[in-house]
Amino acid sequence: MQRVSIAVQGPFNGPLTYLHSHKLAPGLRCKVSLGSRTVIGLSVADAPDEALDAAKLKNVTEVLDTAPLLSEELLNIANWMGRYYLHEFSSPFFLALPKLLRSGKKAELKKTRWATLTLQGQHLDCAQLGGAAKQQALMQVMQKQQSATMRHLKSLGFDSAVVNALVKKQLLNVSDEANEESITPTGELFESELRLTEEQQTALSHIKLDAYAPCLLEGVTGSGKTEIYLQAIRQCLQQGKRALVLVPEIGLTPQTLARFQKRFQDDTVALHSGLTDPARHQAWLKAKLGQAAIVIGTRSSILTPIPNLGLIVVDEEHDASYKQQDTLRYHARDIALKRAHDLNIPIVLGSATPSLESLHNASMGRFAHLNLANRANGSSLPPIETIDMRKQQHQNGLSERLAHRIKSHLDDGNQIILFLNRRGYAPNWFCRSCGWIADCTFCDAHMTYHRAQRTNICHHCGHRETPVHKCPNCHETTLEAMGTGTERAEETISQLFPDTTIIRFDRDIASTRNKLEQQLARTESAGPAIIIGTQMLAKGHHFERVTLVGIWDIDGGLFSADLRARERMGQLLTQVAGRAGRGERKGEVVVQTWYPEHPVFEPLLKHDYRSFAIELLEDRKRTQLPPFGYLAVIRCDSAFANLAEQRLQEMAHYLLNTQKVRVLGPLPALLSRRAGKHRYMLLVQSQKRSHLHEVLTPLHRHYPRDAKQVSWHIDIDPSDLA
DNA sequence: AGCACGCCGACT
DNA sequence: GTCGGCGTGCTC
Repeated sequence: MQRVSIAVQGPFNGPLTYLHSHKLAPGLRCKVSLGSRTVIGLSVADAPDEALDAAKLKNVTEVLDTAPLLSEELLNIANWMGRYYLHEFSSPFFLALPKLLRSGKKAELKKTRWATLTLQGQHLDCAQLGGAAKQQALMQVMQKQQSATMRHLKSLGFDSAVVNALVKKQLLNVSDEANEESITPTGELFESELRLTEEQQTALSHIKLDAYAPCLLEGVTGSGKTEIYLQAIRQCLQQGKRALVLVPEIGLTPQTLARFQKRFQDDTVALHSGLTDPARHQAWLKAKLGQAAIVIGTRSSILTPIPNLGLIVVDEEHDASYKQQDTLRYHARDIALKRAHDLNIPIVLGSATPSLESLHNASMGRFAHLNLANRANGSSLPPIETIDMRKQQHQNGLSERLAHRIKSHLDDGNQIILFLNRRGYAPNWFCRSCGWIADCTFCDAHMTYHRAQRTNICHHCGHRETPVHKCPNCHETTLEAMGTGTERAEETISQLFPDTTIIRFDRDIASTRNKLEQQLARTESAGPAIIIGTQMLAKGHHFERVTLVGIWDIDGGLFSADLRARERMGQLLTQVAGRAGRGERKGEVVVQTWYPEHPVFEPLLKHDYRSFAIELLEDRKRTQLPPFGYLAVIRCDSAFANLAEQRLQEMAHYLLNTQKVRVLGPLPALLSRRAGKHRYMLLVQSQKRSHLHEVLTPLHRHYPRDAKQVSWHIDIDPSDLA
């Protein structure tokens, strides 16, 4: 019997050791017993533990795969991820597998069902089918094509009932055909490429396809980054290699996907949260077996196995959705860089508003820096102006000036975007007599009033309450909604423009993927219209007819204590502003603010994101924050504030003794109580990345994970301090 | 993570 | 008497 190492889900720092008749190749799923149950594990390359008593080891119950599901390259990355992000050993391995494979389903592609004409069918005169119009139509198609896949027939509007009826009449045969052969990418195009501007041409020529070559493609909104990706991918496919494209969570809309499919058709496979489990299983297998030349997907797709991968693209690389915010807190862009490095292949990071990390990497010469300063269709970037709210009459935060602008753009037959990063009706339920504000029972936060549901909802824990109508503090009945969210903005706008189409985009409206698509379709088919929404609007949708972007409220980003609030605010402003005037007609952007003299506005109003970022980078340098130092945050929560704080205090002592890191805290988290738990954090900073891990790895192993009444976790390279 | 074991209160 | 509440601890 041989010892084998198996990764099993559980709080283990490494693989578990089992016995099997022979060594196992890494990457195979196995059934193994663990305690009283049988679980699915994955064989890994780690040397098995020889110190364990052989008599106490259990046998592998069953090996489920004949070929490894994950390549050595991916197994190495998964192994590295667990150590880097200080997480249990197995989770990155299982993150790489779709759910159905994790639960033991066979790693087999569905067979393709083919319908073929029988001899009898070939000679049939369709008129003999009499009144069965659907059957007649299908026979006409089949007599032309001889055979067709069921999927193809379905797309033509023939469901299986029609086919089955003809099978009964012995006119058609249906058979399954296994379909495991990989395709060789050719780069065949199904539409012609757009002509590149000189700028685009230069950028494209700098993307070298033969070695690790990270490049940051910084291009203003509408500058045609996607066309560069498409052409770089075509070149990659022509070399017989495959490509992986990462897009932000909400960015993977039908619009984006359609763009790739139109050019490369069936060579494209999409992986996103909207897929059903079986669909995801199939898509993953197609990628793994090399049947997809291009895999396009969201965060977790970075771990998709793709044979002969030759190029990685990370679109909107600054986007926050690339960082996972719970459990294994990895950053997909960073994993993408590592994967490209390990495979020695090029990687393109694209954005109109690159992250400070990437800009810094570019300025240090680690990334090539490619620039697109102009829009591809020659349209100019819209002028941006501020409206000083202190000097304006306003209704629920909508200034007279902005209202006039809206009217004039509507009169010209255009569409308008109003951006307001706050959903619900109003962010406060408040007493006009004494100033009392309704707070969440479980969080250190105000309740948001949702008028459609006549309910106060906490946006941090989901707690709902019926709004009180008598003040619990002063007993007056002077309670009302204060402030404006998208729901109230919609109401205000519909009163001012009663005959105009208003389309709202926020999490309450577009709760499902389908609804989001419906709203997008409505926008496309509408005439003059006002689109009101949250940051959802900033993400990659192309609104052809929008000429005015009004930013209702952005001041929150000016004063937040969060590490990245300023950076986010600048990115959001720039991205939203970029939605204006992308088509034929000229656009303009109007920003309402109570602080027009705030220094951040100066570069942003000139579309000078770069200067804005350089200023922030100087701040980061002064404070030794990323990317000028390495940061981890340890968060701790407990029903009892003192327990959480004490636990972090112990850790702070331990860390300070090592003299390798700077420690700040324990501090209450920005949201100091959430869902009934008090939350504290400890900031750990170091000059050397290795120092961070040298102290945090032992700390992570030393302290119990879910000790009595206290839970805690480490977040490496945190994206925010919330 | 899941599951068993164990040590306390409220039911037939 | 025992059913089941969930705190505690272990799984190769």
